[in-house]
Amino acid sequence: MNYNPRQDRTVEPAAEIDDPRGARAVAAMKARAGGTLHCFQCPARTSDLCSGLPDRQLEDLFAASTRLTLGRGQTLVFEGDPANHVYNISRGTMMLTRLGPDGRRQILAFLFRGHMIGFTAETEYRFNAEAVSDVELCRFDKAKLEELFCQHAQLEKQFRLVAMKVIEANQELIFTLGRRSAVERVAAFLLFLEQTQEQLGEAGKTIPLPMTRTDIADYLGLTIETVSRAFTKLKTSKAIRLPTLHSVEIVRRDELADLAGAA
Amino acid sequence: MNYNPRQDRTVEPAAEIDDPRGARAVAAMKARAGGTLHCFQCPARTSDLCSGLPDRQLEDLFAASTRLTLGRGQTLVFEGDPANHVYNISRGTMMLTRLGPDGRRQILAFLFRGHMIGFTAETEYRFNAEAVSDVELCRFDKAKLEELFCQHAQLEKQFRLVAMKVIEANQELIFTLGRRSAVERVAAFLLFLEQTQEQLGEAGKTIPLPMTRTDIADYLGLTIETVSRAFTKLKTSKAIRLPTLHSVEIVRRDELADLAGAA
DNA sequence: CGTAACCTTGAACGACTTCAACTCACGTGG
DNA sequence: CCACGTGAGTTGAAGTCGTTCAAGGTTACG
Repeated sequence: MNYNPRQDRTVEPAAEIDDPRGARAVAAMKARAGGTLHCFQCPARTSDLCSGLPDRQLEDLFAASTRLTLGRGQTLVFEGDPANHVYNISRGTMMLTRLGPDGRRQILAFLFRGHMIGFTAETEYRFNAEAVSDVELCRFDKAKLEELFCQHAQLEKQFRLVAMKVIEANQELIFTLGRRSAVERVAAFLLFLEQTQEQLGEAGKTIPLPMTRTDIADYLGLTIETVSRAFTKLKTSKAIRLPTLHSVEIVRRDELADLAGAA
Repeated sequence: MNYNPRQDRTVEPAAEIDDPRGARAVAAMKARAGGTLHCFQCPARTSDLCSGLPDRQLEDLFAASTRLTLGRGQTLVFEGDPANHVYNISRGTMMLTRLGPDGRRQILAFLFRGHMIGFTAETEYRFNAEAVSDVELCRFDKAKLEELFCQHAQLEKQFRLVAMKVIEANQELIFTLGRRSAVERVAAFLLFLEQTQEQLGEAGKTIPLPMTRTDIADYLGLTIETVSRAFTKLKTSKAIRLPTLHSVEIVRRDELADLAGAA
């Protein structure tokens, strides 16, 4: 059932992306009006990590950060890379993936503006991080961030909150993968996306679906065909509409919620 | 595919268990030779949270803690309970579960000596915590622990490490549920148990299986029958032996590892 | 406008579930 | 001491849901 041997994993080297002075990163910074973007103007200013910080601490945080951009499909970190940096997403969508030895892929998380990538206890990353859409990130040196944690207790507390939220999101996914049927998984996924949109303060009737059907399948532990059929079913039952391939409109939330189960 | 409507969820009220001055907790403390057990003698002294702490901080930690015991099958916290306490397991095995509205159960984690329960960002627990075996715990007042975090930076740092480990364990389970077949899941589970045993410093040829087949099924997103068949298959292929119903011996780790995949 | 990647749909297959019968371990009471 | 009963685990047969394989349709982008 669950084997999805994937041979089509073409991942481009991200060496220069991980280079603080790399051409791409510098270009991205320059490209922004007014040169370097300061934390005060950052779209992720209200993110879990940065919110609730007094200006003084934000200043310190800013001094320790570097901005960079990724094109859709580009890989930010590879499993096995030394875990020297922590990233905060200021625009776009990313995903964390894990590849089995025979190519099976599982997406561990979709991450949006304000979410963090790369804080691990290990010395190496245990996942790949790939851009689902074009992305802007804020990069921190992990060691420097540790220092900041020592200086600003509030920052560390803030981080603990983030970690808790991650754990709760993981548990939700675990329940989905372990105990929900295909249609239920997709229903739950759509509600998750809607909730995410709301939290980003971007309430709107239509929800963007930046990821491909394959990505959704690899997130929900299904195949692309099953995901497609689930979408069709939900569309046919008038629970959702699909204005375009990469956007959904939830027509009857009650039906979705019912399918997903209150859990 | 994945519906496991369970009606047989008889859970006993834990009101008195959650009572610091409750008869059961007091009795448990008295029952211990020499009365109250101090952190210095605690079997979980080397746990993630308590290890690496200077005696002075351990003293403070101790002052904020209460001991209690649970019989196997007893529930420590219910989903929806106010999240006022944090627990550290000093003996035995516990599990975190989530129940769907129609009774489907997913076990989110098995927790062993030294592991922590109940640190959440929410004001209410989002899971049930149940004793798999007889269990001894150390209870902390959450607010008091927060205070301690402020006073002892090392403690907070230690906690961050724990949170990271939890996240990595969750991600491993997510991969298992999303992308491994039934036999692979059981193989991975046995290797996980073995690794846990080692980390507890209780290396031995046979690994205890304190949980029932149903528990394993609800952890791995399978049915009890499928788990049983997987055990039989692994036994038949001579990868494992089952000295008793509740213990395993790994005969050919390479075969298990092969099945589970290096991931 | 054309090509390649992505998505959808259909049909056959297979893995896991469901349903059901049976075995085993263990504890209780006659 | 053993019969009995209960709960847990195993095994078999049939059914279901999701996968696999295959073909056709759509979208995006140069």
